[in-house]
Amino acid sequence: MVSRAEREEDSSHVQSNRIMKKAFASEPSGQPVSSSAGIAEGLARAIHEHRLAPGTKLGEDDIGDVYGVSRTVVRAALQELAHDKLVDIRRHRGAFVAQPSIREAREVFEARALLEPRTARSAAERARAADVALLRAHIEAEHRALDDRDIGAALRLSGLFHVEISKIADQHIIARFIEGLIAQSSLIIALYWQRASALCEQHAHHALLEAIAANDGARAEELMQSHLIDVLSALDLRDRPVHDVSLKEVLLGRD
Amino acid sequence: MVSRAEREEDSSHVQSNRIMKKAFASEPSGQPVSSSAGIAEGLARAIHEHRLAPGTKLGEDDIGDVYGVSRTVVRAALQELAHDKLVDIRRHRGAFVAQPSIREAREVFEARALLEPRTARSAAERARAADVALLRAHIEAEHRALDDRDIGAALRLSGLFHVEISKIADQHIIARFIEGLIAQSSLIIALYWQRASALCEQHAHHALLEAIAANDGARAEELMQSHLIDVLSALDLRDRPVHDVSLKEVLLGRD
DNA sequence: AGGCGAGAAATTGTATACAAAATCCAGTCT
DNA sequence: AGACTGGATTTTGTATACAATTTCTCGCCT
Repeated sequence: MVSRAEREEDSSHVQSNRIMKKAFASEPSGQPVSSSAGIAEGLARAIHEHRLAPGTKLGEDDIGDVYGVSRTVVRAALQELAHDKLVDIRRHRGAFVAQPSIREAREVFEARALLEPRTARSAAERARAADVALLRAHIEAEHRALDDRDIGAALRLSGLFHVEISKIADQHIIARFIEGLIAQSSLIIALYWQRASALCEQHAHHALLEAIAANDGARAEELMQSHLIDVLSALDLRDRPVHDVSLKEVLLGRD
Repeated sequence: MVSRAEREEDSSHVQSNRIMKKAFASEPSGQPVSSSAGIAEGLARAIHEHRLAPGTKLGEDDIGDVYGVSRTVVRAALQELAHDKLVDIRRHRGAFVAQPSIREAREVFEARALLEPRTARSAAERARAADVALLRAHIEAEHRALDDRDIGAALRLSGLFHVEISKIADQHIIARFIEGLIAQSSLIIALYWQRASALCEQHAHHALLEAIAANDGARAEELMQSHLIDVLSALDLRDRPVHDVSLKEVLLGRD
């Protein structure tokens, strides 16, 4: 039996570990996170920022090594992410970054279309100066990320903008729903995005901000609706056989 | 050090265990469940049926004894329930059946009001004969439960009726949201219900069924909306200091 | 009597040990 | 060569051991 410390140095199996290490090399890391929730957050962030691609295997030992905790804690984090549909756990197989099907992708956007426009409306109706300032700062951060060519951060912030709006509406439960849907949207974008530019959103977010700042609920609702349609139309959700990774699995007789 | 088998027989500490044992004495128990998901389901069911009251402590060892598994598995189940807001986990304190605040209760019903009427509409528009038959069987089961004076089962079935409708709408994500909201509603009813009769729902569910059977989407949407208002109006969500159970706990230090 | 505090008991949080299943890999056979 | 088999290896699932923290209890003091 070999101890974990020795295994870490063993040069032959570091392959999969490298993916994790790389995905977390540029982690902001204020202080070393070690709680289950902190690890889930770190992984979720990596998924948001497309540092971890859909289908990536998330080995318990690998993650444990990165964060310096035992599998017990990692497991709790992975189960949390599985609940949020960001991770797919297959019994005795392990955890993988989820790969939402086209059908699931459609459902995510249908749910967003149901929730977000109305939420934007009440956000606009309730927004106070401080809220607007927060959103404005948010858009600026998005802009900076784009200037820095930090696509990952830009993606994450772009999603967070929607979450921020839902929080202004002061409906915590709905806000949580939306948060989850946006997280999944990030995976959907990773899988099905077909347009080169993500810049189209800049304008949309700005327009939304203006409507909210003017407390124009009806306009905010409208804008959000068309914004979502825009994003959806930038996806390629046409039926097609199966995606790469799962296809391979199907052909080899494993699902 | 005392083994777990011995502790089980030790008559001095069985107190809290008894609550769990009693709550699960009448479990349907087709076959002995032992998976984490199965335990979560069992606990959720017990909460639905008001066999476990809000505020009840859910000791890991107690549950483990009931299901014959180690704390590892119980823990996973409790974390899942915590994610669904059915259980409140306080670090180093343990897991308790959640006690939604009045504010949370209001938000749950606001979310339901946002989601369910529209969902009922599309359910009505899509419903086929088989779906209607399922709903009809469901209502009959509700009726039987009430005849048997099995209030717990009646409550659970009453909630399941709503879940069933959302499933007919064929929007899995929204259906899951609604499922979670209904589970929480069960806790809210346990805490804030003020009317004696639960029979009022019988009629409402029947009317909904008719609208759905007739594929009358607009009517289903309307009926669902007023049904939710009815249920909400049967709750006492006026602000008030603190509820009994937690108060008792504070005063006696134990439940 | 009632509040306080120190130690005991119990409970949760985390790591590790062991079991079970899946994956990998070499060697064999067609 | 390629498919297949059987063991070695890796990885996950569960139980247990130990550490950290809270809760309980009882004696003490004012």
